[in-house]
Amino acid sequence: MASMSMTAVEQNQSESKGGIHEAARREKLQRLAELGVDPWGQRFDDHLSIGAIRDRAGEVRFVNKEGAEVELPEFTPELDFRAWKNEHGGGELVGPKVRAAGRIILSRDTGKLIFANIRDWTGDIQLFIGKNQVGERNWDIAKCLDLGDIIGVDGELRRTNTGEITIFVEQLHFLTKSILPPPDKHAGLTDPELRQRMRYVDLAYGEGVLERFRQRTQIVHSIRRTLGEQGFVEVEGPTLHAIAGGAAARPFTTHHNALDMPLFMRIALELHLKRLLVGGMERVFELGRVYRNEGISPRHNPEFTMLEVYQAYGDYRSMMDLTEKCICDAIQAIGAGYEIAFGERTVNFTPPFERKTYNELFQQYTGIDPADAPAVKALAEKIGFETAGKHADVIKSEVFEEKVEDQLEGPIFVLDYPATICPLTKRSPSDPTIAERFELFIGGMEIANAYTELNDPDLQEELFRTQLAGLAEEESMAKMDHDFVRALRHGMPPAGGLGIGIDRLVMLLTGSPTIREVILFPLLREEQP
RNA sequence: GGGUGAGUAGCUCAGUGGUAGAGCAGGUGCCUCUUAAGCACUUGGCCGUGGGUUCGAGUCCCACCUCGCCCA
Repeated sequence: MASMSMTAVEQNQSESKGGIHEAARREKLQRLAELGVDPWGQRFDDHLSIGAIRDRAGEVRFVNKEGAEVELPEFTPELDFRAWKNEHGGGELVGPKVRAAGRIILSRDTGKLIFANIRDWTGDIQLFIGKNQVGERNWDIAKCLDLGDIIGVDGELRRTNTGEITIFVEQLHFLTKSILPPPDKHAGLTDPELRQRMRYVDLAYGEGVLERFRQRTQIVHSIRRTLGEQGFVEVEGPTLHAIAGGAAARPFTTHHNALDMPLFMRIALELHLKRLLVGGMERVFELGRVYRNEGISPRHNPEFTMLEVYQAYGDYRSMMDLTEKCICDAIQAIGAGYEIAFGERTVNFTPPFERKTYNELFQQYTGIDPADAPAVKALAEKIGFETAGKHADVIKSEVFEEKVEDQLEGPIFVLDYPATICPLTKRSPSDPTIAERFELFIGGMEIANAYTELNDPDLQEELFRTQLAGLAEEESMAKMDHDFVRALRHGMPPAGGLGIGIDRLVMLLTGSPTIREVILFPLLREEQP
């Protein structure tokens, strides 16, 4: 609707942006109108997807002049198909009649014959538009075609002399004019800013972009299906929170006018899902957007998609099996193998994923006994960390992040964290210094995080208070969630809880190096006028 | 936030202080089996913005804007 409020000056500026290219296209728009063709098209029924049409290539037959069918040769660059036809008694290819629709992405005009390639979201296919074959009117329309235009065609599916599967067009249906020129036909858009700002262009012309986002959808769908099969129900919690809890992150603030109430965009799904456990939803999950008012990086977008799952009567180990199943099913859903390239490394997702304790890994990667506090402290100081006044486990955790996490090619479940750095997690019954928690690392990234959930309301309240007391002034917007504690007092069953960063998982499974490659519209600074 | 690189035609990019360039796209002409089609001619520019140095700046200096990468 913004265009409707444009001033005349702005209108002129936006028109001049396209320059001569836009002018040339508008001229063709005019010519189409003069031909009585609506350049904005109408409903176009009963076409097959280009992928489905390509699947019918096997129906193309060669019939020689005696009317006998001859088996086609294999088309190779060396084959002279014209000569082959003569050797086999002359004749013609015949194929099924097909109807297709798509965007013109390439075109080769050889005078009275145009080869064009159209694309839909299942693939590309070549069109053969011959002046003598399509008739005058279709030819007039064809002369108004530009790269980027969207057309429908009826024709016969055959092969050209070079073997390229091709629709030999009989009827041309003009569906939509593209007034702005497409990006470079080979390179596409390369400037990351332009690709994100004009994602429509990136999707339409970028190699593999559409496919990557379809894979994202397939992954998300697969996760929902896997969880559904295990008896989990999906819910939709509030995204506007009076208290932004469930994680340590800065929230976005907003305001409700009628209630005159400050509100926060949610930073996590946890506290409402646990309330549902109290209410008897024994297996519950939410897969949705959370918002964190923090920096932007190749691995961070201010709004991102989280999965959180809670299972009554389970613990963190139940969540480990579930995580593995969700990921392996998702890999199958996108038709990938268990070995997936990510950057310069290859990740092998063949289950079962490795499982090691925090302390084992610490020992393995630092060569130091994690229980030997002075040695851990010495190593931390050697790395350059400030250690004064810090708890031994905090120092250990810093060393772990520095020396171990990046090394974890994974997939690997890191389990049993020091209890002191996971205050909101249940202790191990056999060892109170251990928190029942795992994190899943893949390709050096933290992908999933799970706990045996704390359900002691008094302990929870105390920990909330401790946590709030430790917060800096600027984060004083954090508040005690009394209602959540009240919910726990009504009794939350022992449970396992799991969080998976969906964007990061999609990055891994699609081999995308940045989060922006898997988010359709990542947050960008406002465009300069 | 710090460091660092980039920003030149619609797109992809050259241009190392002396007339603003190429390929693709666009326009005109030729071409009915091309596929990065080809050939000929041709249109198209606030060189991110603002200051400065200089006889002269796309180029050197400063600031700012936007994006990328590394770090926090």
